[in-house]
Amino acid sequence: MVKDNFNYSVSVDCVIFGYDDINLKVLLIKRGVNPYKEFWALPGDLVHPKESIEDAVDRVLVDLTGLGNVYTQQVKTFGDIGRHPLGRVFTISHYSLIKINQYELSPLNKNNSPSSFASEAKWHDINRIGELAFDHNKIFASCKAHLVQSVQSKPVGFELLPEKFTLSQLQNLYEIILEKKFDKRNFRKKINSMKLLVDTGKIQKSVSHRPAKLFQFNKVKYLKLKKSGFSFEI
Amino acid sequence: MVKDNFNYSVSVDCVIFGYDDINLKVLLIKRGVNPYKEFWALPGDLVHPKESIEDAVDRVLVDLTGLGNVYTQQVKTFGDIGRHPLGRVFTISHYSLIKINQYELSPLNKNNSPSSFASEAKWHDINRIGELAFDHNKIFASCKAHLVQSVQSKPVGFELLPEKFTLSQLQNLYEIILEKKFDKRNFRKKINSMKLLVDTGKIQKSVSHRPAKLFQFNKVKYLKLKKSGFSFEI
DNA sequence: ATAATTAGTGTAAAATATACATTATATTAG
DNA sequence: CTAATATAATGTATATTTTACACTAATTAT
Repeated sequence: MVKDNFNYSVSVDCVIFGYDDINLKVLLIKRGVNPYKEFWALPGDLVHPKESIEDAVDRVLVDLTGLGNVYTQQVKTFGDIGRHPLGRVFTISHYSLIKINQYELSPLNKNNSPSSFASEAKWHDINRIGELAFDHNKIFASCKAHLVQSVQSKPVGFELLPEKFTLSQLQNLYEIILEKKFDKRNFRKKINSMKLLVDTGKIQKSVSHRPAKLFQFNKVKYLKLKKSGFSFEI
Repeated sequence: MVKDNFNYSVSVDCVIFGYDDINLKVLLIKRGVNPYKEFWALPGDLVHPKESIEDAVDRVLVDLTGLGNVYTQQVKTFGDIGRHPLGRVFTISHYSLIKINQYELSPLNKNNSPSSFASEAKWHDINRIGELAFDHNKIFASCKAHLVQSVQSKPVGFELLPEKFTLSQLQNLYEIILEKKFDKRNFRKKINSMKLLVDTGKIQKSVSHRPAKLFQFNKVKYLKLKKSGFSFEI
């Protein structure tokens, strides 16, 4: 292997999902530079020489959202020959799940950071994203499909909810992601049978109807159960 | 993005699974060159400049096994800083499933081909692989875990069986991959209820016991059913 | 006080999963 | 050619899980 073989570039791209109690959203940036200036795109950046893939993803997330400790999952690597006009750039796609109310649209960083490509960042309804830069529509579709699979076999949905949430919020989240309706009593029966939620003793405030109980996901208990063969299924 | 950003190399690595009616095997090569000379390793090669990721995988498979049209699935990309001694090499891992009786140990190609790294290629029992080159143990574990998930939700197990197979072969394959036993009648009931196998009318030859019927997987029917919402589950 | 809105709850029926043992058919050995 | 050996093929009863379905409770707004 000679020096000639080191001609490629590698980036990470992030499909950052959020949930606003009504719809599933994805955080996109509007590119302020060429190529694809003015196109909406997935946030991402080149992997730096002294940085792992995971570190690059974390950097993109912190830079754009200010959030650390975000649930992230590598999905698929895209490397078609013509996908980037400036050369052979492979991109390792990921999805991240964030609690949308923790996210605050922070002023975009302009210097030498992932957001430096961006003139704007905005949540988009996942069913209303138009033509994106590069092959980002394909990447988005791939990550969305991966999320749909994951929420059914891993308790990752909770990453999209506030720490304390109601059972109706949880049900609505699943209905939105899986694009199907659940029966309220049966849904609760199933959730309840897993015994992974703890009743916080608190209730919703300032809603103009009967307030719902607030629950919390018991991650420690889940990890123990998983070790002894339990599998989360919705 | 300046020329300076094009300093990386990208390879594909393949975990090639085969099934010999008794155990699950993986095809490894013994490296004939440094680094990791004499170590067993996953077959793989750099992605060439004018080649897609998928084409690179196909090239590795054809070169090593002579087989085209092999079921292949991208799994995960590994790119830790120190994973390759000669520079920053990202590797996109895949697993492939082959019908082991179609594979014939062909003489290893020596010139400018994926097998040119190899002095030997051999099937290894998946529970008896030692220390592999690079981070290949980690890659293998990742692909094995992916396979275990996949066989339970997609009819990929058939890729490991001869075109015509017995129900006992199928059951044994699942028992080996999932490391658990199934009840014969219940297993057959489940398989039968999916109506995806066709009785070929043929039976096993030259076995010293009652010969079993030979079945075939009806892929066309599966694809139709899948479109209308059916999901394969074992 | 009443209307509006969402929360919370149980049961019966249907479907699915599980546990389990005997007969059938081929080859091989004596 | 008879018996021994080995695996193939098959059904039923029970337990478990999933499904379908409707009313009462608690809060706010008018």
